[in-house]
Amino acid sequence: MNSINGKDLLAIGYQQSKILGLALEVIGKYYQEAEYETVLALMKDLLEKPEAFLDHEILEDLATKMIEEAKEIDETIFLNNTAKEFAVYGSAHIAEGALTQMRTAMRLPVTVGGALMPDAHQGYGLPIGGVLATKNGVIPYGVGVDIGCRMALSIFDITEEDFFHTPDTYKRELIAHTRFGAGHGYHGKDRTEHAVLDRNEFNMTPFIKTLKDKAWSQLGTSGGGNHFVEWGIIEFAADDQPLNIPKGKYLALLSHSGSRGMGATIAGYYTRLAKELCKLPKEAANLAYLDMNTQAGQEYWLAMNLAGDYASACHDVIHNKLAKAIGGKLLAKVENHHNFAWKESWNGEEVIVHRKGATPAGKGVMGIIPGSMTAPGFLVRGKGEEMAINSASHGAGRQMSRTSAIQHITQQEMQAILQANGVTLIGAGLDEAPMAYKDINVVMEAQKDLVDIVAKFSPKVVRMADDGSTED
DNA sequence: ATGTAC
Repeated sequence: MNSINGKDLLAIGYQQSKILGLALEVIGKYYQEAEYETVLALMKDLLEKPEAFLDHEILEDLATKMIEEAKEIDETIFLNNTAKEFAVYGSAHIAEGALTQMRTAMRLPVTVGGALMPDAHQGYGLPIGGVLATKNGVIPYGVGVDIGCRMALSIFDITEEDFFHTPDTYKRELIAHTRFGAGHGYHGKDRTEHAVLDRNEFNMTPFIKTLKDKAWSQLGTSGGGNHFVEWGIIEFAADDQPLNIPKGKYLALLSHSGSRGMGATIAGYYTRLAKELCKLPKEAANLAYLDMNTQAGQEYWLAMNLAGDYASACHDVIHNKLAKAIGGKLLAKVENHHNFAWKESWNGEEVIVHRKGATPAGKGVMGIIPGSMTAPGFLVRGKGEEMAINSASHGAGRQMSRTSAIQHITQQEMQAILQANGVTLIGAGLDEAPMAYKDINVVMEAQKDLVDIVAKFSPKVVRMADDGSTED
């Protein structure tokens, strides 16, 4: 009667895995009466050459599982044991979850650098507010679901006085020319034409082709969540030469939205493909990447860029409609995306820089960092800080989860803060209340080495998606 | 963030 146990199997080379348990089970069931040495030799043969046991009446099943497991292990891409160093800005206000996620990202074999912005919080795969530079690999979840999500700012030659003279006109036009809510689009003659719809990439693959019609329908819409379109007053404390805008206050239109259903579908499709092609250990599974030298990597890159240009077109449509409606002369327009991947030079090498909720802030690059529906947003100019991989935050960042905000903030508090700041709000739930966000001034202070403030934008008429915006 | 369904 043999007495083979787990230790014996480990000693002849078995690994601590489900195979070990199955092997012991088989031994107990079929080889209870056999000689210890004979069984051990048999198990050793099986381990060395499972393919020779595929017709074995007892060990067939175990042999099959061993071959499967070997293949899984063979395909697994291992993380480096130590995480590369990364700069953290405003660490006092960043939760541990975001740091943990960033450390995992810094262990990927393709990672060359990273940084965490002061509005960082836990996300899916790479944290929101995370910047990751890789070599030849693009991570769909390093870009995020809302590919190409961006800010767009139009500054008009309309004075603060002009605006306050007829605020209701601006409110009416904002309602007339924007559309919010998940799934919502324009239909029939309400659809807008745009050159982005004629892009060749829409014919690239059968999959991409299926996205075109909905993309057309949703062109010029804003979606839900933290997206908004708002009128506000922008104040330049000094003349700005590059923008050619004299010191003073102007009416401005600020919008925040992305690539709608199209980008979300692309993100889902290529994340799934990346996970099939790039098997990472469980803690890094959502950081699956596509090799830029493969068909899949190239396809994602083109689809991501198409989604980015589509997001830009959405802002274009909104700004064009509203500019026409109010009849003001455009003094300047600034736009930046903050969920995207770029080919950039960093630390002397060509890398893929993923910014997932981070504003590009290369030297002289203009960007917009919003505060909240009542707190100011800032027009900024990047300082090109290498440690931050030429990036800055994409907003104030949440300090309360959506659920917590809905539970703890009252309608009265919301009304009071809107009134105190002279803000008219259309739509939005308590989850977007100003108190749910960090203090933007603290966030700006934490990134003063990353960007210079060019102008301050104060929201006045804000539109967001209604609570429960999935209804028609 | 999206808008459908491991």
